[in-house]
Amino acid sequence: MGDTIQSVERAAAILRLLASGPRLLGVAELARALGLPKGTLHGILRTLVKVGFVEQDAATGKYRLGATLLHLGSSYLDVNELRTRSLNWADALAGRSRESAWIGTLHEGHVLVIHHVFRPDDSMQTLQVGTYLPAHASALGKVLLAHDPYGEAAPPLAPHTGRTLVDPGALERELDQVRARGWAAEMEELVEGEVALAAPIKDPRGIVVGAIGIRGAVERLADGDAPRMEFVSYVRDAARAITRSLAH
Amino acid sequence: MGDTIQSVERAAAILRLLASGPRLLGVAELARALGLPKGTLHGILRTLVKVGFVEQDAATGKYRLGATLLHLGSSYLDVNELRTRSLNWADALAGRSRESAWIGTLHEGHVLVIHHVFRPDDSMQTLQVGTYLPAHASALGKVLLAHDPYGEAAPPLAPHTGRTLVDPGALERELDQVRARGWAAEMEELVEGEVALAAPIKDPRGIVVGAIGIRGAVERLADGDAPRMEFVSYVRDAARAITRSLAH
DNA sequence: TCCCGTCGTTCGACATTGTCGAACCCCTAG
DNA sequence: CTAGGGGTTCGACAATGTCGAACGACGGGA
Repeated sequence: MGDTIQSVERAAAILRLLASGPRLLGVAELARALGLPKGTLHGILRTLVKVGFVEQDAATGKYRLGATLLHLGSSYLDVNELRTRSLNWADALAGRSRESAWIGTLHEGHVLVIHHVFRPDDSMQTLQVGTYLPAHASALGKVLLAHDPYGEAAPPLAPHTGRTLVDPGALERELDQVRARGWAAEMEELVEGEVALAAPIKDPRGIVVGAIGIRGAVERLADGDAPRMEFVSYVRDAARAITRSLAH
Repeated sequence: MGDTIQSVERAAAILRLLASGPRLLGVAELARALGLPKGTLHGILRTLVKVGFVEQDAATGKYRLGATLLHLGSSYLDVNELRTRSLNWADALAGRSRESAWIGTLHEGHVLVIHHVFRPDDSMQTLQVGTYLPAHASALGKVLLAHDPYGEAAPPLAPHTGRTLVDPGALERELDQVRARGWAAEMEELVEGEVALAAPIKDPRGIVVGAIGIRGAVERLADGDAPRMEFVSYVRDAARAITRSLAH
């Protein structure tokens, strides 16, 4: 035995592939992507189907993710201490700012959204919990990158709007600023017309374990090129409150 | 090889145990629960940690679910065709009824919530997507049980309120009624003061693949002991609309 | 302070376990 | 009707994961 169980790793790789797009994948397709024989993959898939992690389309025989994963994912939310501790503060932040509130953590180079409160009095928003935001093009991401202990080799800085920071040097200078002043802003760098603010949440040892912020229309959150400072304080207040409550 | 990969199955069992409660579990604890040697479990856990499905607590060395699962779970939502097709209708149903709207499927004897729209103009609700409702004590569950092809051996009928149906015979009669009239009601059988209504969603072959419904305060949704029929039509309209749209 | 029990972890021999590729059947397209 | 691709099955092989004992660290009780 090396030091890691091959079949389990392969099963995980299959799940990740299935999750990478809404398309159903067939045995042959997966075999090509992973460079494994079809028979091998079939065995793993059969097992994954049995435990409910994968479902097989009755019509085409192709495979997709299974419902059990949805349940496991929502169980993760219960386990995540940062999230459970932050629920009330995120609600309060959304209430004070009257904007949508977000909590995220760094995960595999992206920002994983672990909580999301809709903007008050505004329906028709889709919940983003469990989705990724680009780290370099979101306020949450800037906060997390700025305090990331590993420097987390940045993936290619994909442009999302004309204002997205795509130059590594420019991003680095921005992160310096974030570290210096303790909060981050993202001015229409992810979606035209949207602005986001965020501040770091720290554990008792001072390590940044997450970020909380808000996102909303540029005309409400910004004044010219700069964010409105009242919203910055809302966000920083919330971050400080959560940091304090994490100190047991 | 039997017909299923042992290590993958064991990995899944570990994940399910970790998901069964918010408590962190140690190697020894898992070994006892699964009746396996500690060393074996450690190998699987190490692999699960590597792929991000499990995280190890730095302080205690115990294990909990990992963030990757949250992302996989939310990917499932994108893949689920029933859900993506129903999003707009659920929004519309919540809007017309001014109550929270729910969509669920039967999964391992429970109702798995795959979509949930908050009640309009009412914040401070927590999202229930990915959680289970008891099948025998919810309107969604009654609809799904009534049309379940396998008869799905009912787990023990746990009481939630004084009005929960705990007698298998009574439940069976209720299901007969649901089948006959095409919709289900749940009158304070899960939570005191709350009433729910639901109707079946069918695929092109006529098989029930899910249910949609609403849930709200008894004083709004019911009139004495009976549900208000206007809400019943809202729900049935939505269910029919989705059924129709599933016919491509 | 010491000791004991428990925890997570490591290790190496063993044989169980999963791997692999060819062959199979079914379906669709041409 | 054929050809090609899909998902699936099968059995021999050896690579693979399993197992239990032993290790070091931690922590609570006396």
